[in-house]
Amino acid sequence: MPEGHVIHRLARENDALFGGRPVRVSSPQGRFAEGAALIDGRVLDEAEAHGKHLFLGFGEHWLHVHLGLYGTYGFGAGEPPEPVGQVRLRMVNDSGYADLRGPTACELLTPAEKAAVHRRLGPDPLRPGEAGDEAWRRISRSGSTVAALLMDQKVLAGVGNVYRAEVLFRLGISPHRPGRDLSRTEWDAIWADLVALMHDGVAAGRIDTVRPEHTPEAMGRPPRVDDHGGEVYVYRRHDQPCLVCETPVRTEELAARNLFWCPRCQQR
DNA sequence: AGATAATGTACAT
DNA sequence: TGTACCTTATCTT
Repeated sequence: MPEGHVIHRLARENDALFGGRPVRVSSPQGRFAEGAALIDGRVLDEAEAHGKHLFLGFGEHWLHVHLGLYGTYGFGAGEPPEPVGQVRLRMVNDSGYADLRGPTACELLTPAEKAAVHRRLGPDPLRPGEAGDEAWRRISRSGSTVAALLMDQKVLAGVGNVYRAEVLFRLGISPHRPGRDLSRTEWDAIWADLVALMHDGVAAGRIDTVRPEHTPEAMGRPPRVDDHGGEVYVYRRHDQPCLVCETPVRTEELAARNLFWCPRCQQR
């Protein structure tokens, strides 16, 4: 479930398990064999996330991982088992192991190449000290919809389809509003809500966006389970009643992704 | 067992 | 705008 919060957790987990110690690196599947050999036995100096990109520093080599849509990381304690399925990258030390499957990117970068990745990414609500001003500059000048802009990693790094749908619902903003029609106040509210929601997501390891007053219990409705691990207002709830106003949640394809929103609650 | 969809990106057209 | 990537969970048969 890779939106930005997952990648920041992965940086933390990699650092906790492997940081400051030599690590054995291999590619059981073989597709990353050459890169793995270059960092095998070296010390993991640093683990860092920017948006959905993970960077693991081994001296002058930076291991760059992007999970894409299907990539998964699996951690375990103790001896690693025989690799199951296509394990692109395996890292092992005396404490445990990590297996990476199905990533879009698993490659070694030079410091200059790493800097180039950072340069093409917008501010990340989860990176300490980052502000939304740079994103606002682009949004306030753009005729694209706010829904498209929130998912554009050049504008803002780390937001995916779930956070996009949920933050717009929470602020009552129509996903179809052009960016240039947003007020600075509205943008500041979006940024602040993303900072809060995504930090919660890092802590919890899932995306929960429903305010206490809107839970099914608080609304006097039967309990509900979302099928993707978190409690949300509109993401993948199309045709189901809105948790607030009971209008059916709508969906539409926008730039090859599903957009979800409540036509009654999101008219601003 | 087979089909389908998915929280993402890059490239071709 | 389409499609390739490449994996898994959740349907449908």
